[in-house]
Amino acid sequence: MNNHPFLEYTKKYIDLTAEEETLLLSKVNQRHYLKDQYVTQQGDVCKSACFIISGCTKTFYMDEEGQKHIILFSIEEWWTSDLGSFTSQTPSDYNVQCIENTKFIQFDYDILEELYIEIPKLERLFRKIAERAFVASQKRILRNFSLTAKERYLFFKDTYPKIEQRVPQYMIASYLGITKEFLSKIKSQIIQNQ
Amino acid sequence: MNNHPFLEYTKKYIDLTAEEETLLLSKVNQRHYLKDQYVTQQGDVCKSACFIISGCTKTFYMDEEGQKHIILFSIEEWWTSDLGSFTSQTPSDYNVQCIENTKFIQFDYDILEELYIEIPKLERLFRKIAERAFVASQKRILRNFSLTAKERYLFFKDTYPKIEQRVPQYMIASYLGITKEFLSKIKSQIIQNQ
DNA sequence: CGTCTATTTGAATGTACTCAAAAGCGGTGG
DNA sequence: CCACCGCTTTTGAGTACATTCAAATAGACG
Repeated sequence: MNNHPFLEYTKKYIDLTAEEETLLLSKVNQRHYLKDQYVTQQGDVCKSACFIISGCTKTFYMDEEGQKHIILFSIEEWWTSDLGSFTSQTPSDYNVQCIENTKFIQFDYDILEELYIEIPKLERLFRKIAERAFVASQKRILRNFSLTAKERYLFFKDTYPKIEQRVPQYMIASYLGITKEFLSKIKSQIIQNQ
Repeated sequence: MNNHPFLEYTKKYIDLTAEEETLLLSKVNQRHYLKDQYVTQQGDVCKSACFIISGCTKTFYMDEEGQKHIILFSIEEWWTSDLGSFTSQTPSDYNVQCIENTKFIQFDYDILEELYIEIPKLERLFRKIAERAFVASQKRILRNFSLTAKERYLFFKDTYPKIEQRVPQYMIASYLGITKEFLSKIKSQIIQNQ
């Protein structure tokens, strides 16, 4: 049996039987989005959670002045979607848009609720995923407070080298919470000091 | 049967039978800490998750320069502890210290793991708690990027009036990611503009 | 080669920080 | 009851980090 990337991923957290794996895969559908396509739009209820098989997305918020703030990049083996909107089935605060052609599997809300009943272990899986996501998010808050823009950029570069290479610089600036001009200055400063 | 605050809290997420409630309460212990006492220290493995019955704590990180960064205040009906350290049983990045005399119930790691088996519904409870915490954390990241210090302070005041009244101003400044001097200037500015 | 978008550079500005000192405030003891 | 102590908050001057706006340069693509 050829291993599905999502099943590989679940093995880090829980053990599923072959029957459970089959049931799980039978209930999700695979989708293909092109570069620049929107997966979710601000104001819509997010009806599905998406696990990325290949590609890259950004999750961003557009404020009253029309400024975009990227809060998350997602690549292979990661999730995308506005979890808040998805879990509460209320309108989303964020947009999710593909930065590359992106292939993912989709868990529809109602189907996932069914799956929680059919395979209770999934509660554990998603508990662990949410716990890890929360921990990572808290650490990011801390970095935003305790590090300068330059240090945050270097951290990002070190920690997510794959993302840094695949995403335009002005989006990275947005993710770091600085302007594209300032990130450019930081980079030239780093080059000079070596 | 007199209702325990924690059981009231669980009702928002799951339904427990009377037997499950009794079992649950039999496995947790109640603790009482005094003002300024530490619940967790940076470097220690966080062996228990604490649900606050009454009182108030701060979770903070001490950086290399000895600067404290408060990442979380916890009051009644909230959790305290370094979730990352607790779930992975690795040394903690944070300190948790009481701001007031604080009463809470403690879930020891091993006992909670047992409880997950005895009461599988708890997986669901803690999944939902973690999901909510993650969503709130993401929103805070967004506010830190899109709002000025003054706007963040006003948001904090509006959203957590109880905390604002109970916690010294210099700690609020730390939570907001600004200096105590600057928060003082913000406050005098707000008073003048009205 | 021209066009569109992304990146770089520079000058002026603003937001928030550092350091130092003063003022306010609650508790304790003479 | 007042004086003093320690701790928190306020105020002010000088500074640093990051932004805005404008213009120049570089890269990607048809």
